[in-house]
Amino acid sequence: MKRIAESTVRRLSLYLSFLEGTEREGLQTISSDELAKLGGTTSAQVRKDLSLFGSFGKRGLGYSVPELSDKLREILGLGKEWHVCIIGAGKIGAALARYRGFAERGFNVTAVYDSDEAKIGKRWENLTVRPISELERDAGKQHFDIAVLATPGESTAAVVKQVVRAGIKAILNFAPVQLAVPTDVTVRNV
Amino acid sequence: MKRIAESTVRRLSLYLSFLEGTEREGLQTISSDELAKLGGTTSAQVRKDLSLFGSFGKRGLGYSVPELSDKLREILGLGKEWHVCIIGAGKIGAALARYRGFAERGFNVTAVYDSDEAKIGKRWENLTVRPISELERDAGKQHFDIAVLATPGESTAAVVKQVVRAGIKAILNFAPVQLAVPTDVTVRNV
DNA sequence: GTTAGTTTGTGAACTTATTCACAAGCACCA
DNA sequence: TGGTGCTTGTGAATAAGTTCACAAACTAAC
Repeated sequence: MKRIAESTVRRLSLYLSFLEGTEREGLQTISSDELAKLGGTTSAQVRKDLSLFGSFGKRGLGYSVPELSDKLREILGLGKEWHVCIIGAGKIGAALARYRGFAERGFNVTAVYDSDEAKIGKRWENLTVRPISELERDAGKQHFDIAVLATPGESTAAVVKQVVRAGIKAILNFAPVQLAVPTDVTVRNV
Repeated sequence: MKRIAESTVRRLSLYLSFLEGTEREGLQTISSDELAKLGGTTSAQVRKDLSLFGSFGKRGLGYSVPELSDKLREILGLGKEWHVCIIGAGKIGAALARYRGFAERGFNVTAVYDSDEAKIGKRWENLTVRPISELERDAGKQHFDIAVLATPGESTAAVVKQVVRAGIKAILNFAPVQLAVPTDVTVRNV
């Protein structure tokens, strides 16, 4: 499957929010042109964006609102449950673990790691902070879809190596440094 | 002056934050390559971005950190004071008026407007909510660089007309609708 | 069933953004 | 002064993203 541009993804999630509004109004179908007007783009753009993933519309009629919503949620990975580990039990890590919006979008934090002896063993909500040295072993037992890096800049490079070795393929990076990873690992900086 | 891409602006402000870090470390010069590594891009990209605004570097040597920082701040419009009015004295408007980061970046909120009789006349920090009908007249007396729209979706279209008529050339739009404006007015949706 | 009126899906054209590649400028040294 | 090693600035080449334009598919009306 080919790479999808970030701008496309942004638009798709915009379309989804419009569809949810349309759905509430009880409309059953919507045309690419209506969707384009709502999103401040063109109908050709809308159709191109959607056509990257398949043909969801009916010619002469438009798109079925509930059907397209479902497709978009699937494409955007909403509705799916993700297993996430947070690495770095400092302030940012704590804030993320508490953040409700995270769980609402299907991101389940199932483990927290740190390298600092003082933090290891502490209880966090319903989790216990574990030593980062155990990450690789743990990942053999439970699958992590995403690792969230909430480490201070200096220690990040070492941490990334361990995350990669643990076979985790997606990293959400809150550290203020650029990460070097193999090409099969995806990084998103925030 | 030609149009600058949004992605370029994002990178420039990223460069600036790296330069500020470098400045704190006491380094005097930096090369496009070092800047690129920090920002996760390429040296050619860095040079191209900067060359859109002039030649700030010295061949064989790199860029002077303090000098380039200053140039970037100037390009990004930081350091300049902006006169801003908020339109819509509801929850979002109130949050924005209180938000400190706004003032820190040189955005001075100098007036608040609403169309709701119940809200007009209320005091807000050191401002009084004024009727939107007075916007055009007020704009003749004091200059507004930016209008921040924090109105509910339905009333936004009417408000935009008044903003345009008042001669305000930049709109920061928090309303969940697409704005139609003349080409000499810039809109940024958030 | 035929016609008129829509709207999709998609190659092709076009536009914008990024990367390449190299001459030109500068510092330093002998 | 001339040579060496770096690094910028920038046209040209490439890649990525957007818009155009139209055949094909569908509905509805007669």
